[in-house]
Amino acid sequence: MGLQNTMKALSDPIRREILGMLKGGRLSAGEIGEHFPVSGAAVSKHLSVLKEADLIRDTREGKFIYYELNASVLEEVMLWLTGLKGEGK
Amino acid sequence: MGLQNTMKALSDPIRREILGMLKGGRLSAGEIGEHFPVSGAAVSKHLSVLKEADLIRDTREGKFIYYELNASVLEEVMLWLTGLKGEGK
DNA sequence: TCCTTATTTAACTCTTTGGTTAAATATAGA
DNA sequence: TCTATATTTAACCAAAGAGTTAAATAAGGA
Repeated sequence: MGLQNTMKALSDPIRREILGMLKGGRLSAGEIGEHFPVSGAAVSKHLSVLKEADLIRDTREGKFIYYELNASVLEEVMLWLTGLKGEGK
Repeated sequence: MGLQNTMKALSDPIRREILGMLKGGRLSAGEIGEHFPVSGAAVSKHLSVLKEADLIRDTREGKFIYYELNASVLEEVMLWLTGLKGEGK
């Protein structure tokens, strides 16, 4: 994956909000979709972008697919940011 | 400004690399442009996106325009990221 | 098996993005 | 003033993004 995938995934407000929602625990695709004024298909695509970036993981459970946050990937972003702020000039 | 502008600006690899270059001190548009295999016009547009997001500041000095990093804006991103990692569930 | 629900995938549209070249602007110097 | 240099802006183009609706897939239950 890498930083590029991560940053691209984080550049969309809906995707960032999805991550925020998942901070509170796992949610099904449907539960996530209810919070946004777009179609389920659109949300599904956002989820696949986040999954591609490994920012979320999914588990099928019967009829539902549950998504959960994988915050470990954010470490790389944090490192890049602190590198930019610190060790200045 | 806001997080959205910042994240959008950070989503492009050339723009991130420009910020990395500026970590070492101010550089003119031309000096920045030399490091990338794209036209000066393209670099100029990247610079204007970064400036729009207030991630860089510019100062004209004679024939040259110098750009410098404004890392303070990154604080908001850091906060958002730590919020996502910490205070979990 | 058939029907309903949950979710994704396909096909398509519209907008945004990142690049190009050419023209415009700003400044220094002969 | 004329010319050369530094940089941006304008006009354009192709590719990527994000949305839509409709069809496909997956699973549960009558």
